Amino acid sequence: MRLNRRQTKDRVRRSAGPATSAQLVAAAAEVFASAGFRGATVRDICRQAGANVAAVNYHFGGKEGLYEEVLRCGLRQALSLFPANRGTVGGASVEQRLRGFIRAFLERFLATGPDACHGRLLMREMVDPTPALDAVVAKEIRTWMEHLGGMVAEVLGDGATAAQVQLCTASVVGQVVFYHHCRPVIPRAFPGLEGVLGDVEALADHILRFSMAGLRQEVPLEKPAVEPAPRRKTTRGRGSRTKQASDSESIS
Amino acid sequence: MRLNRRQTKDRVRRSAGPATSAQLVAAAAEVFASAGFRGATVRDICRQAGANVAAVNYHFGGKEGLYEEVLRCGLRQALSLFPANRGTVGGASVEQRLRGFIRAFLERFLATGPDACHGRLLMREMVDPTPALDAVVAKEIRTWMEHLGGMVAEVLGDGATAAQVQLCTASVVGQVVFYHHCRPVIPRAFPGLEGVLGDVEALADHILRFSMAGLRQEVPLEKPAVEPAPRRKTTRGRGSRTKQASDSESIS
DNA sequence: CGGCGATTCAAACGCATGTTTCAATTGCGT
DNA sequence: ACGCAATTGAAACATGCGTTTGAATCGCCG
Repeated sequence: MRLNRRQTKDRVRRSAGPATSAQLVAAAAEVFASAGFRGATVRDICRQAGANVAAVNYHFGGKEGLYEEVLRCGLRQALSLFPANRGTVGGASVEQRLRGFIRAFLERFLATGPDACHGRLLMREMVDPTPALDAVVAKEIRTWMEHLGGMVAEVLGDGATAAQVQLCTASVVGQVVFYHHCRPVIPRAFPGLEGVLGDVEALADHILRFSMAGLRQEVPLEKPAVEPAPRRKTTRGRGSRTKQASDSESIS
Repeated sequence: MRLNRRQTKDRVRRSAGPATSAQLVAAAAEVFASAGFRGATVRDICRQAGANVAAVNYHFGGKEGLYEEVLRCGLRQALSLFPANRGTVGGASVEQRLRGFIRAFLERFLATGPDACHGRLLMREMVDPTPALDAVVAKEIRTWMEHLGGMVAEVLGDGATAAQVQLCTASVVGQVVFYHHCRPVIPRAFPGLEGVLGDVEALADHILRFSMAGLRQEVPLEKPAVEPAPRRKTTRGRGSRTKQASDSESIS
């Protein structure tokens, strides 16, 4: 059987199709992302992969094993699609880096096509976790959040308490993940937002503006801690989207 | 059978226990709120209600019927627990009313005990809807959001476009629902927030401050549209929580 | 070519679930 | 006390699920 990987030299693929195991992972990514771990059925995955139901147990030891493989594999891809320096190049301002982060975060699950699967799976793990959360995904989420928390702390300055930083980080994250977790209610309660769902730039712009104001308000008195930062009408005119330097990373 | 309600005069309850149908609804509220509609099992509900498995089909025609009854019943209760004028009394400022709204919104699902069931069910319907969303709950959510949207528009002033209002409304809602939808990741990525989870007042204060700054930033130039609103250090000193007038409603 | 491990396949298994069945019980009206 | 509809109860049913099984197939390697 196949449960001990690499026990043979993993000979070159049988000519015909690509490895069924790879097709299983690909199909599973989409099905899991759409229906969630519990909602997805291995029969559905196998149908979509053109494989036999027994295949998932043969190759991955079960539904859960396949799921973890999908997560691991998606993580690898996401690391190249949305690289670690997802902010911008070197000496960008906090605001620029923050915008890059928000944009990449949004793209992770709003992107069309299979690239968004991993992001959507992460989002799903946030809402109702599976055993794979702590096994595979928690570390990634924590890293992600610490990155954001660092930027938030930078804006807040040294006077901010840890609790303040986390509250503000949560406020930013909340605004972003809203567009995944509340997607079903957007057509029903926010019909005006259906259009922007495809416009990640506009979304990122709004969340950045809204958040920067929220963050700056938090610092005790004067001195915004970094950059003199004119009160309003900062570097970027309202609404005139500026894709500036944040294009060092792209999505597929 | 019982499917045509009221076909008899609904005689007074059999002396002993309260109507099993009522106990079913109560138990189901908690089980559904904890496990979701799909995750909950009627066997589990019936065990917790001390009833026979057949009872739910007899009284409600099935799991889905019971679920809808739980939603309807919870809606009635929530209307009295978190009344329509959930902001404050008459002529409160937008900021005060907004704070009241945020606080009530948070309490709806963060409250301890059975009072939070309905709120948690609403939150769950947002993330993955059941057929009951459009049948029962969508209208309630829409009303809720329109109420918030009105306040947001009030802060933004007449110059704001509908899209702007909805983006900002989404930003506020996102911050609030974060504390439900992302609850599982809070211990893992926001350990500093575990404490505040019980302190709805502190949460509401932060979200209000953060959001007011975000909203004010959105208005084109000068004139915050309502109230002269001093730039910083407004009516409420940072951190000194002021429960002010927003106590006209309470949560059991 | 023949053997042999890796892989695929259809079928079936075991289990949990929502639902149904039908007999037993209950409590009220007469 | 009786009758009768409402309700309860234990058991069975039907379905969909993840998984297992064992035979059939494939493709390399000696």
